[in-house]
Amino acid sequence: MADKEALSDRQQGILNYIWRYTQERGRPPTIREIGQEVKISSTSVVNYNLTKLKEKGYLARDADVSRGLRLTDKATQIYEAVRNTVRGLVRVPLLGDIVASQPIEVGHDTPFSRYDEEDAIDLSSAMLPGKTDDLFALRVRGDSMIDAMVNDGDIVIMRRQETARNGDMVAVWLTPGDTTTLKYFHHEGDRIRLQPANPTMGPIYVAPANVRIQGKVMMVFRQTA
Amino acid sequence: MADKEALSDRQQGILNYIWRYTQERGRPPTIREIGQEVKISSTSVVNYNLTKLKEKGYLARDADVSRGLRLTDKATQIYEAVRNTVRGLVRVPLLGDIVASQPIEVGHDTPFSRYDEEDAIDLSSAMLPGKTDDLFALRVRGDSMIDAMVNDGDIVIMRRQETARNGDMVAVWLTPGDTTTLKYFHHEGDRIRLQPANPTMGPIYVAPANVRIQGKVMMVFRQTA
DNA sequence: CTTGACATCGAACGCCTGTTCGTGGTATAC
DNA sequence: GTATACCACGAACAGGCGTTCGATGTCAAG
Repeated sequence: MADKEALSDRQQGILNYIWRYTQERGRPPTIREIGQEVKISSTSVVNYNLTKLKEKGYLARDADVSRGLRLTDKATQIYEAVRNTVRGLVRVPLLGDIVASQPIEVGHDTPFSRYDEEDAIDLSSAMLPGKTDDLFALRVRGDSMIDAMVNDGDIVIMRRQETARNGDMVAVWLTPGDTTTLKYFHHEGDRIRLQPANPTMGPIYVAPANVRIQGKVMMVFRQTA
Repeated sequence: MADKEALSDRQQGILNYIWRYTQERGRPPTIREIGQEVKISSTSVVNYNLTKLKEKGYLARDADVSRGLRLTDKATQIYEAVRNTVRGLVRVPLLGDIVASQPIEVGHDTPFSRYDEEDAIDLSSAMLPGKTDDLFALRVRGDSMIDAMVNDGDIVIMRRQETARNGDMVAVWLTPGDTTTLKYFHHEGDRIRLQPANPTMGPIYVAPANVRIQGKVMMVFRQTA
């Protein structure tokens, strides 16, 4: 409220409209179009509020030019976050390494703090079905994942979850041997079959109590150069 | 030349200008601004060419509206590729499958025709060092690449080249057996050592005359969901 | 040569659109 | 009360801007 750059409802509405209109039509609205949207009959009032928005740093204006409006970077950033989720890049945080002899330790981060991470991987969201905000990436260390066709240095994109459906490739923590592996998950009666991705290797069978699912593998990739 | 949707120099210039102007200013140009840019004194000529561009599917127009221009998706894709190279995504064309019993056949495409491809993969350019315009992607079919830790359905990002340095992972065409495989390349004296990525498997040795390098593997990735 | 499709020009018309100006209502401060 | 921001209104002006129309030039087909 005491914020020097706080926006009135009207100004907020105007800013939202400019953003939506520009997204949908590829050009900014006219003053009269804005007025119609936010129920202002007078163009001068719209102009007045646009000037305010400019003073507050949300808007850039080109004088004497039709549709001479542009959101500043400051304003754009507020909207961009949403836009990227809808269509574009997803930033997946690279949270650490998979070590075969330890469970995967990843804390829940707030949506904001995630982007403070130095290491992250940008993926096209088209590659990743479903929600993208519970994804994380891990780098594989050692060659203990060969049964999953994954090797040292590979990066695994995972979705945080503790249950799995048959056929999912999951990261599982096997309590008996204290090891983490990537396997295809199949619940068969009173036991769980873990099938390697490598078709030349056979499955292993474990009791449900000895399996803790860490996440579902969405993607694996490897950079060789 | 006989292409029904070929563009004259003027039309190409107009389209470029609309793209640049829109990028820089956040709004489309007016007819008169276009005319000034491409040296057309008459607004009607600009209008005439805009209509042509619309007919050819590059432009959408809103009648009786100032700056009522918009590039269609078709046109946008052409420019997006460039833009993404500068900052962000790279569109890598997915040209086909790797079949172990055939050499990789990929023709050189013009920069234009590449983007007509339906299948393409968007990658963050930060992942890929060096030039990105000679990259292509192939989908692996069958499980004949297990020695390279690559399996059916995986996608391989490659750089088109016919030579390799020691340590590069390359796609090689072995003439004796008429097979294509992915291996680490090592030139050792008068023979070539091809080392599988899978550390549990041993190398094979071949004479240089029997090896034809198809490209360098830049990245391998796998979607499991 | 004639025809017709295509490309270009200049000018005029008229709505579109930003700007300006005079006016007035509502608070808070003195 | 009065002063002073702040917010809002409507009208009028002027230049911005898309549209239309008649006229001209080119070039290949008939």
